[in-house]
Amino acid sequence: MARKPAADLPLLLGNQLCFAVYSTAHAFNRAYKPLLDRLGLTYPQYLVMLVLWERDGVPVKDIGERLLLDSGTLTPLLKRLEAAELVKRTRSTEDERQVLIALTSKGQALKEKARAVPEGILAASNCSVAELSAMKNELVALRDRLNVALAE
Amino acid sequence: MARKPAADLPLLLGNQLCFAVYSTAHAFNRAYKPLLDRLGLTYPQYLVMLVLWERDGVPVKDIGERLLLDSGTLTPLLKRLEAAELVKRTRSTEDERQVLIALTSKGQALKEKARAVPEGILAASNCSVAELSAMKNELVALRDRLNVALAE
DNA sequence: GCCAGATATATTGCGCACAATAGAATTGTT
DNA sequence: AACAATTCTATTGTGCGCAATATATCTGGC
Repeated sequence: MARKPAADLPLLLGNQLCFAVYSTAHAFNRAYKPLLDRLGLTYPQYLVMLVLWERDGVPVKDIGERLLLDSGTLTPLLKRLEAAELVKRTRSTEDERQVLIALTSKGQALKEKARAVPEGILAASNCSVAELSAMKNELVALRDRLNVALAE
Repeated sequence: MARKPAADLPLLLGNQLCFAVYSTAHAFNRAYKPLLDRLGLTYPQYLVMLVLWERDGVPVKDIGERLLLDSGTLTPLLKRLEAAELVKRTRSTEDERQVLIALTSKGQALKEKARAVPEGILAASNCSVAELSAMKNELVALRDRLNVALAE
């Protein structure tokens, strides 16, 4: 008869935290999509705009460090944001290796429209702020442990 | 003077959990990479193989339902697995719309090498199984709530 | 001042993800 | 039996994400 060997347990999909993270990321992406479509942004573009709304005129590198993304991802993304007239890319005069990203007035203005996004997500998650906050802390701790292990 | 307006707070908090999920997914991907390179698999391919190691000879649709992926993602991925001689794709005789995915002997054999993967991840996460399991359950609950909200 | 190494961005290539669409097979209804 | 609606897979196009590589610029040691 076909048995279900105990040795297979760690290989079972349902046991894997990573798949839970992976599929939750996709679920978030789908939840954000209708909200972000109104802003004309994708989720990674929205993350970049969040960084810039806090402080702009920063080099690509700073954005990459905040979002854990490299230039292979950011360069074309920022060019698309520039094509959409949300940001301006100018090479720094102090250090010509750097490209500084500044918001246009259109990019600044989009911040107001973006205020509706978080509450839309909060509603879709159907969770309390406290629960979400606790989970965020656990995930960040896990993520940082993984990144430390990778750096070794 | 430059103040940090309280009105910006919701723009930060609701987004933070999502970014935590998003960046943890990337960290997992990077953690899996060296382990999966030895198997010649990417992480999504590994997920497909996990499904098939549980039960193979299944239609593409079933795999998509397990992994929450559609044919636009799976068709080319499965063709690459076929090119690597890990699976065989054959159109069902009972229902000619379906393409059934079966493991080759090479695909079956890879399961043994894959047993080392979960413990490698466990080590990198530096967490107890109990902690990981608890987090997995919270995430799955959140993911399912998001998906329910999306279906409405 | 010169050169080696480090730093910042850009480019190329591959593999997801997913929306939109298409096309073939099946099912349900009449 | 005919046909409209549904189901399943494949295709196309866009946008990440990252490894590998390239190029220009800067910095420190001499």
